[in-house]
Amino acid sequence: MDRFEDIRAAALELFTRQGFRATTMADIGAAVGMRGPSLYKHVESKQDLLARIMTTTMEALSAGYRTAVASSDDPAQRLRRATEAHVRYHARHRLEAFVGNREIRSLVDPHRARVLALRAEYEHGFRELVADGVAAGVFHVDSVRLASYAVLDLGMGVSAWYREDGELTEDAVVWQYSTFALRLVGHTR
Amino acid sequence: MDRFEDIRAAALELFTRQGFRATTMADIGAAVGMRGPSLYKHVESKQDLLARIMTTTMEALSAGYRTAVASSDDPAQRLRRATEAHVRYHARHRLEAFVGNREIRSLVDPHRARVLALRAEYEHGFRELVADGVAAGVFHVDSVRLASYAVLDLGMGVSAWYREDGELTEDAVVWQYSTFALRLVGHTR
DNA sequence: AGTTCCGGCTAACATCCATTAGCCGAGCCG
DNA sequence: CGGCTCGGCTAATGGATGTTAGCCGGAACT
Repeated sequence: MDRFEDIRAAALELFTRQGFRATTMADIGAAVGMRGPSLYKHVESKQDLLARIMTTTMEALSAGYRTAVASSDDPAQRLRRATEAHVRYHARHRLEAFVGNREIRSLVDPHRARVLALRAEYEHGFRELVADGVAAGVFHVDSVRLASYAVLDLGMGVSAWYREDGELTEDAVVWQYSTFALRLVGHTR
Repeated sequence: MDRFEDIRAAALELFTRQGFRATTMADIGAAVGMRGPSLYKHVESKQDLLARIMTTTMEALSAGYRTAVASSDDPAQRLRRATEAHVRYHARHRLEAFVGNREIRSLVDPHRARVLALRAEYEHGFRELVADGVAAGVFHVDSVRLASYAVLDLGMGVSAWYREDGELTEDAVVWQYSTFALRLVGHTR
């Protein structure tokens, strides 16, 4: 019915498997049963397709972060919740997250700057969470920046190898990874 | 003097910044002061340039792993040493490591299969290290596979953000990240 | 029934790119 | 000195690709 959504999904799948530049409009068309040029009846451009994927992804991550942080005042609890949201998104929307991390270079400048800004803000949020825990004396790390990078990197990894039909459920991955995050920052309960 | 090495280095830099497909032979040529076609006096093909980068990278990582593992019998010590080697390589050779992780899709099939095999073996090694620690009762994780992925993912992150002229020295990053790895697997000393 | 418009299609355009062919100056070898 | 080889260059090749233009069948509305 909704041709646009079909196209977006097909493009996402192909961008993930082959990369943005290696995916042709003809490929995307074939995946939804039409020729390349016909796509332009539904879509503005290949670049626009990528831009939509990347901005909605970053906005979804940011929204998840805000909800997680608002749910508690305890630093450890907040970091766990934020990491859960982070990892859950990377598992549930692994294609979006994968492309979002990998194809910033392919994004052209109005959108690119916007996505980079969103991402910087997102990273900053995690750094603050770690810093709060250190200030409260419940986390112990040498470098706050390093630790927050490490936590974020865990999520990126998930989007690379997670499979819905794998042996581990989404909840299991989310739980273990958020445990990893707390261990990593030296949380003492 | 050694034109080939200059070209390799320039290609590596460009592959990192723009991606393999977005980098043209003319770009690489310009970076070493010649036109695109002239490169073929020194290099077999663009694909070959990538293949050399990726295979030498995987072989260097594997060699580092073997040395690290041979250095001790204690599971915790072995995991720390292996992670140190892993992270150190990703910091010291961040361009190689970055391209190595990101451009497998651009590698064509004789080399691609080879690199994937090397990588699978490498991952398997880390899984074993974690499994040994669990068996010895010094590590505590729900899923060995998940924990070893997490440790490996930490390294990949390093190659994305590490800068030689940053505020953190290579040794500092290596030390903290290997500490993260041990905390992550629930090492009880 | 006639008309409109949606959503396909093919053809054409304008690039861009890896690679090959063939030329040529300069330094080295005999 | 004369030729050979090295390593550059330009031109050409062969193909791919994003996008635009314009056609056309059929469904839907009046």
